[in-house]
Amino acid sequence: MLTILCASSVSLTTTRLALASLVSFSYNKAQVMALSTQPYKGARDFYPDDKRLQKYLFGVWRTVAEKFGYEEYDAPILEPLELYLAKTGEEIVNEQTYTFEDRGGRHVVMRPEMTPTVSRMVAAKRQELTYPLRLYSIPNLWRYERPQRGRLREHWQLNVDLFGIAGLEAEHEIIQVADSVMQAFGSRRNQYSIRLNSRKLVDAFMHEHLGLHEVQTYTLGKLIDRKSKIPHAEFVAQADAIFTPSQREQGLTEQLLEGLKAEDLSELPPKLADHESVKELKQLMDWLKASGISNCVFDLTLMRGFDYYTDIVFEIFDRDPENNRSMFGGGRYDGLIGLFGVENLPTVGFGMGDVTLANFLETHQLLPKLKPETDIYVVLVGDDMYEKAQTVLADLRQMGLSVAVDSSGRKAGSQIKTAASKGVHYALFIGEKELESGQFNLKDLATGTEEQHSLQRIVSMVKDFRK
RNA sequence: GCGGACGUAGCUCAGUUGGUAGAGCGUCGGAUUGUGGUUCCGAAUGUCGCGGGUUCGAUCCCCGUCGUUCGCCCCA
Repeated sequence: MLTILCASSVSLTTTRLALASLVSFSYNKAQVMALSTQPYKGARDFYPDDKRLQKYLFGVWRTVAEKFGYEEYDAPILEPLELYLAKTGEEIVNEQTYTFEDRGGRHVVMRPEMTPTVSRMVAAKRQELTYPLRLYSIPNLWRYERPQRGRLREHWQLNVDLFGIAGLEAEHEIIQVADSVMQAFGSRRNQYSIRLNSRKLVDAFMHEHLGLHEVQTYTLGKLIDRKSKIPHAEFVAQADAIFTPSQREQGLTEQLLEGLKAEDLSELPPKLADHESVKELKQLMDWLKASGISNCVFDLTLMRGFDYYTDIVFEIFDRDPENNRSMFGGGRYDGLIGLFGVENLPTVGFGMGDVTLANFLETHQLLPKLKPETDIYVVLVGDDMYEKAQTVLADLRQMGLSVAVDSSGRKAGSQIKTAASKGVHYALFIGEKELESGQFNLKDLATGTEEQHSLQRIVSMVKDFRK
């Protein structure tokens, strides 16, 4: 096919010529050095075992989301650049996205997150959608950066968003969904914690309590976000750098450190204790506790990177010392829909990545052993059995089983070995004997036991096992 | 974008103070041709990541490059 393109390119348009020369370049090069078999940097190939795990993760995600009444949606992976410029954070868009210009001169981005997309979709049908609106999706997302543990260039993310509820009921439900996902994967509440904070509270702390200006608030917010990752002395030095000399003289650094020490709502500085957001956080934690979610903690240093969060934010943390990290989170973003020129809409949501989740499950040994979808591996015994076995194969499939046949012509032992190494549970033998008698040997490959039955009996046995 | 480590058979890795390489596992075949996962015998497979330099000679030394990985930046 490559050669055909090259040969026929002579009389084509310039565009086609350029394409053809590109193709011929790689074609010639391929003769010198072998093509790489590696997937694109930071992206993954999914062989059946990997895909099976992914299907399991997605399946649990779907089940939980739908259990709370969320409906699945989807959207194109490409979005216009402008969608991200307003609220995502400039650095993320400029340096960490896949951006290109299409043939019509449009600036296109491979979506790095789903929130702007779902906001766009909801804004587009702002008037005709029914609220409360519950939406979820499992999009693949791309970010341009150096891959490291838990962070690849392409990943999939469960996105759950609740639109149209201004009260804490929304936070309560969304965090319940997040918690239910963790429970559904078999994790216990002592393995993770749910950290809560409020952007409004942090703003009040910095504005009203410390008396900072707008720019200082923003910079300090980013610094607080990093607090747990940098040495204490460095945090102090950088905080000092944000404050003016007179602010430092007033002892703002000390007040900051004192305030951030609060590990519970009751430990907040008196001036903040009566703030509206404190009452909200308290109310929310009470509701969550009443729902059996006992692993919630308040954390004033919890910021989350996005600028679009407006109020309560939360994160799920892995408590394992080996993997002590933030896994995923979300919060309230009431101002995003309004960017599309329609009336604002209160929204709470979260996003949960497949890579960090898989790391968590692996760390806590929560990954199930997944079996292939094939119910029966058929071992052909004797000569010319392939053709003679077809009727039986068709019957089994007709009766609802997934049946793979070993058409290699190898001896029975090798065929069984193949079946076992593929992880299929049953082997079924088909030879002259079986075709004459209508009784087939069904071998349980896990136990090694073997029984003779009619096809109907075999089908019901296998179906019973499958349940 | 920055720094460290690594890159030898399908996989995990050893090795050569520079003379073109091995082990285990796996794969394939066999142990009187209808029964695996524990045995025994046998076999195949490497441009020692790629390019360049030094050298009589490089998988080993030097430079570059690509890739993997850990961390930083940043964080969805």
